[in-house]
Amino acid sequence: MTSTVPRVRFAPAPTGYLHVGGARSALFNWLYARQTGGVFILRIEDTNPELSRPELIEAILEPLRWLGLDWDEGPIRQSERGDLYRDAIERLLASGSAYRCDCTQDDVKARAEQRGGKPGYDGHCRTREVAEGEGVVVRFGVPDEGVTAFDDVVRGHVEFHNADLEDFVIRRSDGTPVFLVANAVDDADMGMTHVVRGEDLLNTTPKVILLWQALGLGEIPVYAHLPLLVNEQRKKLSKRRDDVAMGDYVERGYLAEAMANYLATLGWGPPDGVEIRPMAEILELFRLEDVTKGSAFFDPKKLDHFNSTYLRALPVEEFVRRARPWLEGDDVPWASEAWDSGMFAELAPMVQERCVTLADAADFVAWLFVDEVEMDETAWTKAMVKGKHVPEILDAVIAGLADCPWQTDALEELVRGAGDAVGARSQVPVRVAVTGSNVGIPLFEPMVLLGRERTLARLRAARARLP
RNA sequence: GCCCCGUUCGUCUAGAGGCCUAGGACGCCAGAUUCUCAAUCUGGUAACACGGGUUCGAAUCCCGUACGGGGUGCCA
Repeated sequence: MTSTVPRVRFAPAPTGYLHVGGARSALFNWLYARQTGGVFILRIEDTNPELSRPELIEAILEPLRWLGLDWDEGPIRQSERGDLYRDAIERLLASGSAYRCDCTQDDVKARAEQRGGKPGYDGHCRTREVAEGEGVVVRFGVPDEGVTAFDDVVRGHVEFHNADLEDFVIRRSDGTPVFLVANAVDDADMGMTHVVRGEDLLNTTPKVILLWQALGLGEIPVYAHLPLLVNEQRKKLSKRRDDVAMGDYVERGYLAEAMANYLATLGWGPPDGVEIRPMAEILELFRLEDVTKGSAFFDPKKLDHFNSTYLRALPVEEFVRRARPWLEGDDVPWASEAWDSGMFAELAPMVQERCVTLADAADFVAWLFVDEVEMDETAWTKAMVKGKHVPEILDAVIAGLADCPWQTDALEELVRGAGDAVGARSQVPVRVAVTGSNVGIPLFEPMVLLGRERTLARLRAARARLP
């Protein structure tokens, strides 16, 4: 009888950046650990020296921290525990559960083709007593008969016929163990009580269990295979073709709490239907056994909705603080000395209400800080070319602006009056002339901040383009 | 091919045999509001894959079919 405290782990391979699917797995593990008073362990599955890139470990840890998924133990690197796995393999060899094989991959393939029917290894070396040497691997001898089964928290009872499993490699020809061995050994050694991971690993589970049993590691952990996160084509998210790197979402101005909240609704739903809520509540409501079975589409539009909702709920000072990296960084369209944080703070409430991501903030205020506005030509055509009485409106506004009180109310009254005089809408043409766009934050408050001279200059420039 | 898993509105989900005329959310559409755009409010659109059972009664249980996905590596 070991500890009764639940122990779970997130065990990524450092072969790429953390993507949304991995983050969701980490989140569900974390939720389970935190709600049960359990232990959340981070383990790096870098058993393959050729593919793993140590420099990527930080690229996995960083977004996990960002999401607030703190771990209690680790990161434990499997590459540093090679002795344990080598020892396990020796024991399997000694007990006859595993054997050496010197077949090349071409041999295996050729025999399979000759046999016809099913591909895979045929157990050719089971009784050949192959000696250690160059190009020799170790394979696990899967029993010819019987069933390997387990009860999955989300999928129920799952069975695999041993006859369908081939004698899989457990030690590569370079002497390194494959993850299946490391998995069994570490899950036992670290006392994992639950293994919560993506469904793409479901098929590897019987192999790990077989190793587990052959090694006499005791009771197997409880497995829970999460539904896959898929793209619009319903295919497993792929780092190559899908927009899934967690770090990209950070850079694009998504809030960690919005992302974590959204991820929690993929493969699970709160019983009362309230999706957007603090993680503390999700922690109370989440049940591993309520996880859904079907794969879930990672919907960027719904993420946007979560994000803008979280963004609007922020106290305005907090919004300003968190938007800062996107406003005072190197990518802004204005000269850094033109930036006026006080001015932004004044306009922040109206910006905040319109942002989907933090990165959007810059677009709403850029026209206040650039020397010359970048004209949206579509907006120009729509408002200025196709608009009615635009020249008259601009002339009237330019004339009136010269000496009107420089205040929000007065500006609004003047612009409206110019439109009323000719029976047309005047706000949009003025907006396009001054901001370069037909959409944006309310016009008159920022116009006050822009100043009389710059406002007039832009209006005159626009007027000059018209007949 | 073989093995495994899955299937409720376009999407994410609620639903544990009668509470379902199948609920919510995103999206979409329409209206209200409005200095534009958003936001907000109101309304609308839209689903139990199919076929057999079991049962007085099935989205819920069983079987089959179809479709989708995952795996089938000396990747994890």
